[in-house]
Amino acid sequence: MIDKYDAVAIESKWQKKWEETGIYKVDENSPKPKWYALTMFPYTSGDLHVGHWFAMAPSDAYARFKRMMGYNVLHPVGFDSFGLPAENAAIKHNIDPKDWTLKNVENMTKQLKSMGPMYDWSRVVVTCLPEYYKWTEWFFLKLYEAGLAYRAKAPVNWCPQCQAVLANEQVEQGRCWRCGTVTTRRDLEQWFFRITKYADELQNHIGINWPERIKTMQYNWVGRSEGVDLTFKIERDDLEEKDITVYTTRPDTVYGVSFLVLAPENQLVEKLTTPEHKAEVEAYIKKTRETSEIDRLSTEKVQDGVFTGSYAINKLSGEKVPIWIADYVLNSYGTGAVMGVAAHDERDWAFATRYGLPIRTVITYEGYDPAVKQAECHPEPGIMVNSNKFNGMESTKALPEIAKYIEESGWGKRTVKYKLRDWLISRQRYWGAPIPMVYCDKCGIVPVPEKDLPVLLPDNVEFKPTGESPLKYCEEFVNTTCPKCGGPAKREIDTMDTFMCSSWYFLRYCDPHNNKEAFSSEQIKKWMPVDIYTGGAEHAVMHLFYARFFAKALRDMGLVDFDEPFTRLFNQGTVTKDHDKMSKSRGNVVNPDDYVTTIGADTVRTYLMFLGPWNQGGDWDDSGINGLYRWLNRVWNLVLTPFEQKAVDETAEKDYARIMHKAIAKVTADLEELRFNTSIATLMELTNAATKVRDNGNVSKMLYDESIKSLLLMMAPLAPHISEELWSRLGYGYSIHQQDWPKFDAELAKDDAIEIVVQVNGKLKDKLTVPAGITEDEVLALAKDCAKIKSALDGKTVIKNIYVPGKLLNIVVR
RNA sequence: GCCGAAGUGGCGGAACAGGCAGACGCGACAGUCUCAAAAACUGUUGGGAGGCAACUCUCGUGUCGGUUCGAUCCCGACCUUCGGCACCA
Repeated sequence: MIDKYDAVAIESKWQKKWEETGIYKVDENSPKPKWYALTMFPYTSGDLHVGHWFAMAPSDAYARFKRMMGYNVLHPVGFDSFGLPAENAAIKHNIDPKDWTLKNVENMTKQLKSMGPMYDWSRVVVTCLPEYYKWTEWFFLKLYEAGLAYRAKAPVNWCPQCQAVLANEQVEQGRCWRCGTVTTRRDLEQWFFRITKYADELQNHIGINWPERIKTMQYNWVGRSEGVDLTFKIERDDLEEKDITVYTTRPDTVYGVSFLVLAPENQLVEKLTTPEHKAEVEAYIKKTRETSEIDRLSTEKVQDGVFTGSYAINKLSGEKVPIWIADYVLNSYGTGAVMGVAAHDERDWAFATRYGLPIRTVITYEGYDPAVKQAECHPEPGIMVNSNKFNGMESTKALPEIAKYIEESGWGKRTVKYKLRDWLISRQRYWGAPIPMVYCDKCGIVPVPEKDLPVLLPDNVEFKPTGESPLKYCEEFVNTTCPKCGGPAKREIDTMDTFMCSSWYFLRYCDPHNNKEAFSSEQIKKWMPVDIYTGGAEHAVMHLFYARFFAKALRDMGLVDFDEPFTRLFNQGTVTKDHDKMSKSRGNVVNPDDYVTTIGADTVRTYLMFLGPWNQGGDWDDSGINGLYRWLNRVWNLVLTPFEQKAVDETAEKDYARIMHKAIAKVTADLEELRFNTSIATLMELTNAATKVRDNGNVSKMLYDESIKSLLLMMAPLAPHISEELWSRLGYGYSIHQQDWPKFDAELAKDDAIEIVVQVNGKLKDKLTVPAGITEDEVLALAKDCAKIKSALDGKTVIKNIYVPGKLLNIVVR
C-alpha cells in the first residue's frame, strides 16, 4: 500500500536536510564554468505575496537547471531595505524603521525558505545594515572624486504628500510614482550624479541580450537629438547680453522664423521684458510656477504665452522678430529658447495662429502655391523657397548645408542634446544611506575621509514629515568637525536615493563578507557579469538604467573590467487575480502561505510556471492549481507503484524509448529558453505515457526505470522536494540536486516510421505512415493508391506535386 | 499623438524557417467506486450539417484585402486590449 503524498511533511524535512548538509553553498573552488543567475532582490515591504513567488520560483528553477547542466551557479538573495515605506511605517505606527525593516527581513526570509529555493543563505545582503551602506557611501566618495557627483541648485520634482524630492524617473504623468499625488516644483540644493556623461553609451545595448521593449524604452529615455545652437541678435542697446541662443533640429526652416519663444524660467526673461509688458509677464511667470506639472500637461492643446516687448534679429535673413515667453518651452531642455516657425512646426503653428503672428512658408508641400496663403502646418520635407541661396534645394539636403553655413558664419554651432537629465540622488529623509559630506564655513564642501566610514545613521530620531530630513534636528549627527581644518562643521542631512543601494548589490553578492573592500577584484572577475538577470519590467528606466551607469562609472575608475553588468535580461509578467492587479486596497492579494501549508510549495511552484509563458504573466485561479497538485500526486503514485514487467513488445519498447528521449530533448530546450509552461506540459505527457506503459508492463524494466529516473531528474529544478523524496525512496543517492541532467540520445529519439500528410489543393485528405527514408516518388505512388485521395482526384487534372520530405505531400489539381 | 507587445475552444494556453490548428491543464458532461457526497480513476468535449455505425462533409486562429500549391505565421489597411513616453523644438 502506497502512503499518501504529504507535501508539507516532505518539504520541511528536505529543507532542513538541505540546510544541514549545505548543498546550496557556493563552491568557490569548483572547476566548473561559472553561472551567475540573479533575481531582482525584493523590497522589505512586509509579506511575500504570490507576485514575489512568480519572480523567484521560476528563476530558482532555472538556476537549479543550470547547476544540473554542469555549471557552478551563484544564485544569491538579499533585501532592498532602505526607503520611504519603512519611514512611513515608522511615522504611522511610531516604531523604529530599523526594527520594522529587520522584522520584515526575518519574516520574508522564513517565507522565502518555504519555497525551497537554492539560495546560498550565507551570502544574504541587506542594504540598510552598516556593513553594506558603508560601501554605498564609499561609492559616493568615489563618484565625487571622479567628478561624477556634484551639488547644484535645481528645480526639483516635489511630492507634497511624501514631502520629498523625486527623481524624474519617479514621476509618472506628473504624479508621484509611489503615492500618485500631483507633484510640484521647488528649487533646492541637491546632489546629482552625472549620468548624462554616459548618455551615448547608455542609449545603446551592445553585446547584451535584452528584451527589445526595454532597450527601446531606454533608448527613448536618453532621447538623443542632433541640431544646431543658433544665436539671434537681441535688438537692445542697454543689455549686457547681445544674443539669444535657441536650439533647433530644423535649421532648414530658419528662414521661416517669425518669432522667438523663451521658457518663462529663462534667465533672460527679466532683462528682455520692457516696462509696459512687465505686469503681464510677471503674472504669466507666477502662473507657470504655481501650475503643477500635470496641469501644465493637461493644457496640451492650448498654447498660451505673452510678449516681452523686445525683438531679435535673425542673422540669416536679417529679419526682426518678436520675443515671447510660453510654458510650452521647457527651460530644462536645449537652451530654454526656441525659434518659432509657424509654417513647419505644429506647436509653433498653434501658437502663431492664436496670437496672429506671421506665417512664412519656406518649404513647399503638396498643393503649394506662392499666391495662396498656407492653410495648415506642414512639418514634412519638400523644396526650399524664400530661403535666399538655398532656394530650390531639397530641404533634407539643405538641412546639413544650412547647419554648416551657420557654423562657418559664426552664428552658432552643431550640437547634440539629450532628454536624459542627471540623476538627482538627494532625499530629504532619514531612512537611507547618509551622504558622506561635511559643510565647513572655512573649507566649504569636504568629503568624509574613507577611514571614517561609515557615517552611521543615528538612532533616536524624531520623525516629522516636514519636507526636510529628520536628521536636521539630530544635533549629535549634524554637528561634527571638519576633516580638513578641524573646525566646527555640519554634516549633510539628506540621504541617498535607494536606487543607489540597488545599483551595486549584485557586485556585493560576489564577495559579501569582505570588510576591507566593497568587493575584491578577484571575486568580481570570477562571477561578473551576471549571466541572466530576471525581474519586473517596471524598472526599465530606473534601477536597470542606474545599474548600467554605475557599472560604466566603476569601469572608468578601474574597479571593474566589463562594460555591461547584465548579459541577459528577462522580464517576467504579472500575476493577476480575476484579471485585476493584486493590491491590498482591492483585497485580492493571494498569499502563497495558504497554499504552501496545505498542498505544498512544489504545487505552487509548478502552478506558477505552468500558468503561461513567464514573460506574459497570468491569472491566479484556484481550480487551476489543482491540476498541478493532481499531477504531482499522479507522479507520486506512479513512482511508488512497483513495475511488473510482462512480455516485452519490441515496438512498444522502441516507442517508449523514443517518447522518453524526445521528452528529454524538449524539456532541455524549453528550460534553456525559460519556457517553463511547455516543459511541464512535456513532463505531464511523459507521466501519462509512463502510466500507460506501467499498466501494460510491455517494456523492459531497465527502460522503465530509466524513464522514471529521467522524469524525476527533469522535475527536480521545478519541484525540488517531491523529486528529492521520490529519488531517495527509489534508493538513489543524496541528493538529486547534485546529479547531472539526463542525456538524450538523438538516435533513439528518431522516428523510424513517419507520418506523411497528404493534401489536395492544400486541404488535408489523408495521412500515410511510411518508413523514414522514403523517396518522393514512393510517397506519390502510395498516395495515389489511397481511396480518399483517389476520390479527391477523380475527374481533375494534376498540375503539380509539392513534396516536403518527411512531412507533407500536396497534390495541386484543377 | 508617438513607440512597443499582443488578439487562437467555455477558460489558461500549445503549434510558428509558411506545411495535421487546439498539445498540456482547467472547466463541463457521462461512467466506475460509494448508502450518499467528496476524492480518485476511465471516457467524451471548437461550431454546423449528415449517418444505425466506425465515419463523412463543411466552417473556423480580431476584421477586410493580398502574396502562395498551402497563411494562426509573411505583406497592406483597419479594429480592440495592455504596457511605455508624452509640448524634448
